[in-house]
Amino acid sequence: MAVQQARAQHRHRRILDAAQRVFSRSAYRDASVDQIADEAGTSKGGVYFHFPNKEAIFLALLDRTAERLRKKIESATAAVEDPVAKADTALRTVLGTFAKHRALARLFMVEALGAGREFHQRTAEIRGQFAALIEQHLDVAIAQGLISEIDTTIASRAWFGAVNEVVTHWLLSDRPRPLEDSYDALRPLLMRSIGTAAGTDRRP
Amino acid sequence: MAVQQARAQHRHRRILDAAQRVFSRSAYRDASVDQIADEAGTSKGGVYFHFPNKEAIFLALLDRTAERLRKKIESATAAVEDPVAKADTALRTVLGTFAKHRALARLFMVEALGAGREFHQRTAEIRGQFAALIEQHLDVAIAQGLISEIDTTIASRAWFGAVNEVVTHWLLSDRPRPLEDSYDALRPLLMRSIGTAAGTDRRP
Amino acid sequence: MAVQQARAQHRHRRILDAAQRVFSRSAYRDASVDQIADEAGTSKGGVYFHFPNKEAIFLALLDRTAERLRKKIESATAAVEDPVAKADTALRTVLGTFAKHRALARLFMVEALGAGREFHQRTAEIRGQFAALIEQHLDVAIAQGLISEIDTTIASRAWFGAVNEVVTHWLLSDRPRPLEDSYDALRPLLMRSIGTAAGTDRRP
Amino acid sequence: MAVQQARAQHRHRRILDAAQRVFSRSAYRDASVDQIADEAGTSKGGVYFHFPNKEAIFLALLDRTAERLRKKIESATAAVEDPVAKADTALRTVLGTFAKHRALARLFMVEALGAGREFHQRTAEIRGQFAALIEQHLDVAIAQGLISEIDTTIASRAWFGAVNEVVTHWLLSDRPRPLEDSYDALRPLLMRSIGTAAGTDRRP
DNA sequence: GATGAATGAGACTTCATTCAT
DNA sequence: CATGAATGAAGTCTCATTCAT
Repeated sequence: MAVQQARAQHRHRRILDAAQRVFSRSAYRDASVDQIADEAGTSKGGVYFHFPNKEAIFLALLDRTAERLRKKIESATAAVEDPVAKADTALRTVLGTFAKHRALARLFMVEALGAGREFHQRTAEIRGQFAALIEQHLDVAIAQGLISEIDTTIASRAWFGAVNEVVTHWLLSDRPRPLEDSYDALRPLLMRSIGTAAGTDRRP
Repeated sequence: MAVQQARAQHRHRRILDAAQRVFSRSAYRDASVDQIADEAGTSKGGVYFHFPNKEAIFLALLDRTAERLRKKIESATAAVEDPVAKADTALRTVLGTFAKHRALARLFMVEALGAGREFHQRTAEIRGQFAALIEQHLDVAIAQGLISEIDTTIASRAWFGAVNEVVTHWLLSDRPRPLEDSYDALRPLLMRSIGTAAGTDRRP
Repeated sequence: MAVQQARAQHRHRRILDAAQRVFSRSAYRDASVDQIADEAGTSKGGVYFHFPNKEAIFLALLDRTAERLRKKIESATAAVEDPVAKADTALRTVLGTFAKHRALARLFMVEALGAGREFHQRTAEIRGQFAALIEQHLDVAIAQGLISEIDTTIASRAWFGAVNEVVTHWLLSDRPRPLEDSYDALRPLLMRSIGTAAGTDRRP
Repeated sequence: MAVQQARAQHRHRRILDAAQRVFSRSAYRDASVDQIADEAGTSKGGVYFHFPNKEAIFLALLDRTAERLRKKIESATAAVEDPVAKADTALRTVLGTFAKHRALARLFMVEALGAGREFHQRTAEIRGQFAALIEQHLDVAIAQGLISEIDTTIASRAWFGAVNEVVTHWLLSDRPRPLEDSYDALRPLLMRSIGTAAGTDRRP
């Protein structure tokens, strides 16, 4: 019985893995359930046993990806003390992950949009979660008097957007330079924007 | 003859107007040529007389929209002297336009993505053009010693991304607050990020 | 599993049978996949599950028909000794088959043409195979000194063409007389053309 | 007034000329009225002023082509005395014309088929006319005791078919050898088939 | 649990034909 | 006479989803 459950979970994951590869290659509407089934080494019927429809696959994949990224960020920021450095680390983690997994970045930043109203809600939620991750650190920073009193909701959103745009540009350009280089130029801008002394190096 | 040409041009525009409405409602792949034809008050064949295919409609619409926005920005910034204020005005114009035409914003910021690799090239180009619009002002500002020496390519991209994210959030949220309010909070951040004295009010 | 496969094969054949009827009725471009699906008692999607596109259906049908005819000819000529009589038998078989299945003849002789360059290659091949079937017998006949030394490639092609034209006329005329009658008049001409004594009856 | 009539006739011919080029390139169903209009340097409406529909264009073209070929044959055979040589000359003329105008041959032998029942009637008629042209000479030859008593209807049809097949093969092969060479090999066969002494040279 | 054949709605696109100018 | 914009029916093909085995 337990064996069967484990097997089912395994299948579930295999399908999600396949979906990640397929959705990274083609946009939501261009990806077909057949492709996912093939890539997962199962049949169309098999996919439909584990997921009620195509949308559910995409949403589950989005959640799983967000969850993993969140965990990565949390473990990366755990060891850091300074709240501004924490926020910095969070952004750097996002960027570093995308730099390593370009397909994943495409899925997360580009594909999730433009696929019908239903997805937007979820996409907005996830983006909000990441912004919140940054926001909480900025709030602490203000409380500790490290930075000036700013609208941290807007600030974190702006930060996320700035990083987002840099990543997107990197995604859409044909022969991109290393993503990390861009962050080195971006970082002082972000720091200054919240009123940190420009020269202060707050890297962990 | 001239009458016919004029009528054709009129029809051409009507189709583009219709396409704008339809693409604002549904993503590229979800929008059908039938819908566009209906909305334009013509037949499917009529649409195909004016455009070779669906993609061409979308691209033409994208170009027209970008062109209009660019003109608006240029005329808005023409009267402004200070380069930093020029950049500020440019962003404010983008934001203001989107605030008034929510559907247009959706088209421009969200729909253009996630519709197949072919679109990305053009989308990237257009985004680049807008970033360049800001970049040139920042370059002047540096030359005039108004702001610190920064990587203006990255800075303009970051600014655009920050605004972008704020707009997108506004687009995806169900009951959004006025977009302009957000900009008031965002503006000091942007200013500070490029090394302008925080207190300096550079509004035109 | 085996049951499903058998059913699939059955459906495959049913579609081909339906296609034969439809293509016999209308030319390639005038025949629609919808008609084939209806005639096969299935859906459009069902047809496309078994064949990648319309062209493949036609080509498969052409191949099947040619294959069947070839087998018939081979089994008919197997029992015949004299090579000239063999060639004669081959032609008579073609003619007899067409006489019984008028629609099939139409498909084979008329429809295959005029449907785009892609088909010509295959059509030419098949025609060539049938001419070759005759040619080999004529070659043997020459080797045995039964007929004069002629260009057997041209001769077999000419024979095939002569029969072809007689069949086509029969196909295109509204109230045709029995096709076999025509062959009785045609046969001596063909015999004489290769230098066989006119009076010699070489019927098997 | 007369000028207008002449101009109309001129247009009519230009359209037919254009149609000949277009139908030589593509099969009937693949050729569009737009292409014909473009090629004729006029508009779609212009074409429809001169012809009621697409089918009429094709039929008119077929008739004109047949008429021209018939005239060529008649003037070629006029100078020849011997009836067998006349028949030979007729076939040679057909073959020579096709050899020079490959596109025309395609139109006449291949395209005319496979384009719906309506065309078959006319095609059959035209083929019959050409066979009749040969038949009449063979009839005279029999009356003069030059050849054996054969079914000249079948014989002429067989001859036409034999030539037809040789031409068709030449049309469908990618790198064909000169068509006339084939006729040199074909001619003795045809001669012998009607009982002419093989050695007798009846060339005009 | 899994398979894959089958469905059927719907997508894009083409084009013969009409008709106001 | 000629133009070319417009129509609308029809065609090929795709694919999410279902279901008998």
